[in-house]
Amino acid sequence: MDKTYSPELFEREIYNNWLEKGYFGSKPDNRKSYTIVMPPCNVTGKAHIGHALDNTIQDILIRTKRMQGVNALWVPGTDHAAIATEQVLVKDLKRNGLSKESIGREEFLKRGWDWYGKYTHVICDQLKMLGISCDWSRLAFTMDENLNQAVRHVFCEYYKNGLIYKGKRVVNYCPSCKTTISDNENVHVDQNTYLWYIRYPFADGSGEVVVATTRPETLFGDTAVAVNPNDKRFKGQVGKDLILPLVNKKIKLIADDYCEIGFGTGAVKITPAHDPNDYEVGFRHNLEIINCIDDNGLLTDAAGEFKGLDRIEARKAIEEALEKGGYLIKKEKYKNQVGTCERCGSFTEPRISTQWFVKMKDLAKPAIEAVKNGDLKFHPKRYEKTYLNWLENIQDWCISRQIWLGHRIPVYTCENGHTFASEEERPKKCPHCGNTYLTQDNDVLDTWFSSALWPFSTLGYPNQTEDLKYYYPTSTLVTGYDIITFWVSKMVFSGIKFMGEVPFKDVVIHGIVRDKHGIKMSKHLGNGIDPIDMIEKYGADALRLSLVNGMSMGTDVKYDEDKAKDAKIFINKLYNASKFVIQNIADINIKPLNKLELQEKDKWILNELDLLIKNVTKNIEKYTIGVATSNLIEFTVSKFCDWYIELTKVDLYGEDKDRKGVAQNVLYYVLDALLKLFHPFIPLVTEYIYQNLPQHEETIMLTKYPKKLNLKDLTNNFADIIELIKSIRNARAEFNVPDNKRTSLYIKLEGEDAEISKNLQEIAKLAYGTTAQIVNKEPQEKCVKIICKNAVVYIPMGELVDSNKEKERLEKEIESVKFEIQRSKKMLSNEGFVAKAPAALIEKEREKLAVNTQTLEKLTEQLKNV
RNA sequence: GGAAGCUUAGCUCAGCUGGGAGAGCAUCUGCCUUACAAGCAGGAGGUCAUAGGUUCGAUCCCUAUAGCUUCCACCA
Repeated sequence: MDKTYSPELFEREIYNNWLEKGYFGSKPDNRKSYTIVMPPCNVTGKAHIGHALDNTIQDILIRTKRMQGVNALWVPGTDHAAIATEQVLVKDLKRNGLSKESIGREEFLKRGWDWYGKYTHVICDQLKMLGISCDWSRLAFTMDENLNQAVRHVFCEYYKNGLIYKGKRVVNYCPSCKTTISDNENVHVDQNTYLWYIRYPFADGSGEVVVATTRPETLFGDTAVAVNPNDKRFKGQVGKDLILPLVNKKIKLIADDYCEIGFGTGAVKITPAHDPNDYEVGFRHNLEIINCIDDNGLLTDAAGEFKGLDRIEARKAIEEALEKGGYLIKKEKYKNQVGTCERCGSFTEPRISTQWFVKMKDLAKPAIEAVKNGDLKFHPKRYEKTYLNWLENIQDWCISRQIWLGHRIPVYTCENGHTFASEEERPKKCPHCGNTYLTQDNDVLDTWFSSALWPFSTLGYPNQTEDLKYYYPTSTLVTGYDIITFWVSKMVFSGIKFMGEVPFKDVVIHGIVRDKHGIKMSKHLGNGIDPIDMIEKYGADALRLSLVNGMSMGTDVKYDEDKAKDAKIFINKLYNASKFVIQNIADINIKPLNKLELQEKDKWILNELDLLIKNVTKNIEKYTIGVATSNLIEFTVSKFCDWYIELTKVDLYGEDKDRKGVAQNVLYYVLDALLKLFHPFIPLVTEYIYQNLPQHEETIMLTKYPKKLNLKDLTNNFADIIELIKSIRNARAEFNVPDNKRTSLYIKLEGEDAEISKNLQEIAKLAYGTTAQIVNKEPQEKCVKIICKNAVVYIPMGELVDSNKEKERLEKEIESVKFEIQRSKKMLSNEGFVAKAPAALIEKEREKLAVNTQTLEKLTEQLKNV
C-alpha cells in the first residue's frame, strides 16, 4: 500500500473490475428480493451534486442488503426530459437557420434520437464515477420500446375506462417554450408591480365603475365587470352596460360571488380567456371569450392598434392611452405573485385551450388510503403530509404538451370523424368503419406520464414477466422532497391502478444540496459544485461520505468543498490505520476468536465493535444514514485508532509471542469487520484495502455483512484503565509537562485490582511513563498524587512540581467535587424526586454521592500534606 | 391565504419514549511518540430564540410571541 491515500490510483480500476465481473447484476431466484428503481436522470447535460446525493443513498441501501444476503436489484435509468431536450434541439436548429417546421416531425424526432444516443452515456459515465452498484445491464430509458408499449397500454386503459378526456381549460402556457406546462412546473415568484385603477363609464352616462387590475394588457379580452351581489354600492346598477375603454365596446356589469366586497374597488374586470377565475365566472354568465394574447405572447387583433406588442411591454403604451383618454385614475405600487416557467423563467400565460386530461379523483383515493393504512411509509414521516395534502386537493391532470419529442398521444381520427385510442404503434384502420386514412393527435404526453409507470415499466410491464412477478412491488424509493407531488404520488396511483399494489413500501425523502450560504445551486448564480470536480480532487468515496455524513434525512444539506476535503482526511486516517494493521499482521496465524486468550483491552474493543454493528445496522434500517456514518467514524477514530491500535503496540513490539498473536488476530478481526461496515458508504477504498488483507475473498462487496459476535463473555473494566490514563494526561498537562518528557509512574492499588496490574505496560505507553509499577506505599520522591477509581497514581515530576501549583490544582478539584456532592444532596433531599423518580436513577445518585464523599476526603487529606 | 420545518459553542449541525449539554471545523497550549503533522495529547468556548404552563425534574411535552426557510394556493 502507498504511504498516503491516493484514490485516483485505484478507483477507476476497481470499478471497472466490478463491472467486468458482473457483481451488480441480479436475477430472480429463491431468495428474498430487495429492489430500488433509480429516479431516471435527465439525459440533458451533466450529473449535478443532487444526483450524487440521491444515488449515494441508494447505493448504501443496495450494498448493505446485498451483503446481508438479500437478492438486491437496483435498476438504473434515464429520462427523455422532452421539453428541455426539445429546447436544446430547437436552439441548435436556429443556429443553423432551420426550424422544427422546416425539417418536419420525422426528421426532428430522428435528431432527437441521435441526441439521446450521443448523451446517454455521458450521464451514465458520470454516475459510474461515483462507484454505484446498479445493474447497468438493465439500463432503462423512458422512450425504450417496452416503455413506449407501457405508456400506450396505460393510456388506452384510462381511455377505455373513461378516465381520459379532452376538454377546454385554462392552463399555464409558456410563450417562450411554446407549450402548456403543468401547475407543478409553474413557479410562483414575488413581483413588484402596480395596480392600475381604471374608469369604466356606464354606457348611459350615469357614472362609472372603477376597476383595479394588475394586468391592463388583458383589457382587450374583458367581456364583463363583476361586483359582489351583496355589495350595496352597486345596488340597482347590475345589468347595466359599461363602455370598455380604448375598445369602446359595451360590456355588462354582472354580479358574482367571486368578487369580494372588501377587496380593491369592489369591482373586477372579467377576462375569461386569460384568467382561470374569470373563465369560471364567464362560464357561469355565458360570457364571450376573447383571446387577446397569442402563442408568442403578443397582443392579437382584439387589441386593435396595440396588436403585435409584447404583452408586458404593451403596458406602457396602454397606460399612456388610458391616461390620454382620461380613464386612468391612478397607479399604485403593488406586490403580488406571478407564475413563471420552471425551465425558462418567463412569465406564464393562463390560457384557454383544448387539452387532454386524466380524471384524478378516483385514482387519488386509493393512493391516499395506502399511506393512511401504512402500506406506504414516508421517511421522515412528516412528508406524508405534503403527499396527502396534494392528493386530497387534486385537480385533473393535464397530460398533453404541444411539443414533438416524447410519447405522442395514441389517439387517431379517421376520415369519417371516428376517434379512437390504439395500443398499436401504427394502427391500420378505424375500428368503427374500417377507414384507413388515419391522422394521429399532434400533442405528446407530459414526461411524468411515462415516469409514473417507472417501477413496473422498467420490470417488463405490460408483459407479465418473471422480473415483474419477482421484484414488484419494489422496496424503497429514494428521492428529494421537491418531486413528491410531481412524481411519487403519480407512481403510487399508477402502481395501484395497474399492478393492484403500491409500487414501493418505503419512500425515503432527502433534502436539496445547497451552497454554503444555504442558497439553491443554479447555473444562473454560478454557485454550483460539480461532483466530478470533487471526485477528481478528493475521490469518489470522499464525495460520497461528505454528502451523507451527519446528514439528517429530509433536511437540506449546506455543502461546500471543505466537506469533501474533511471526508478525504478521514478516509486517509482509515487508510493509514489499515496500513498499520496490515503491516503488523504479515506473519499472522489466523485463529477463531474463541480460541484466543483475550485480554481486557481486546474484550473492550470487541464489545465496542458489537455495539457499533448494532447501531449501524439499526440506523441503516431506519434510513438515518447520517447517524450511521457518525457511528462509524466515531468508532474508527476515538476507539480503534486512539486507543486500541496504540494499546496493541505493546504486544506487537513485545517479546511475548502469544500476546502478539492475540493482538494480531483481534486487529485483523476488527479491521475486517470495520471495512465491511464501511463498504456501503465508501465502497472503493474499502475494496482496495480489503484486497490487501492476509485472507480475503474475491470482492468485499459480496462478503457477509458483520453480525454481533457470539462470544460468551466480553464484560470488562477496561474503561477504568482508560480513565486512569486520561487522569495522568490531564495532570501532566496542568503542570505543563511536554509530551516528550517521560516520567516513572507509581500506582498504589486501593481495593479491588481492576486489571490495573496486568496493564502496566499499556498504562506506561499511553500515559507517557518510562515505566509503570505497583507500589505498596507512597514513594519518597516529591510526587503529584492522582486519585483514581481503585488506585492512586504518583507521578514524580521533580523540580516541575511546584507546591503552590499543586495546591491550586487540588483546590480546584475539591471545588468541583464539592459542587457534585451539593448537587446529589439536593436531589436526594427532594421528596418529590425520591418518591417519583425511577429507583435505578435514585440508586445511581446515591452511589455517586458516596464515591464523591470518599474522593473529597482523600483530596482534603492530600491538600494538607502538600 | 393554508401547511410544514428551523432557531443549541465563532461556523455547520447531532441530541432516541423528559433524569447531569455533544460532534466536526475554527481557536488556544504542548508534542515531528517507527499508521497517519491530512497527525497526537490537553484546554477554552452554550441563561439550548423569548415569555408562560405541565412536572419532583424541561433543550425535549403544551400555549403564545419573534425571526428565518420551504412547500401548496386562482384573490383583481
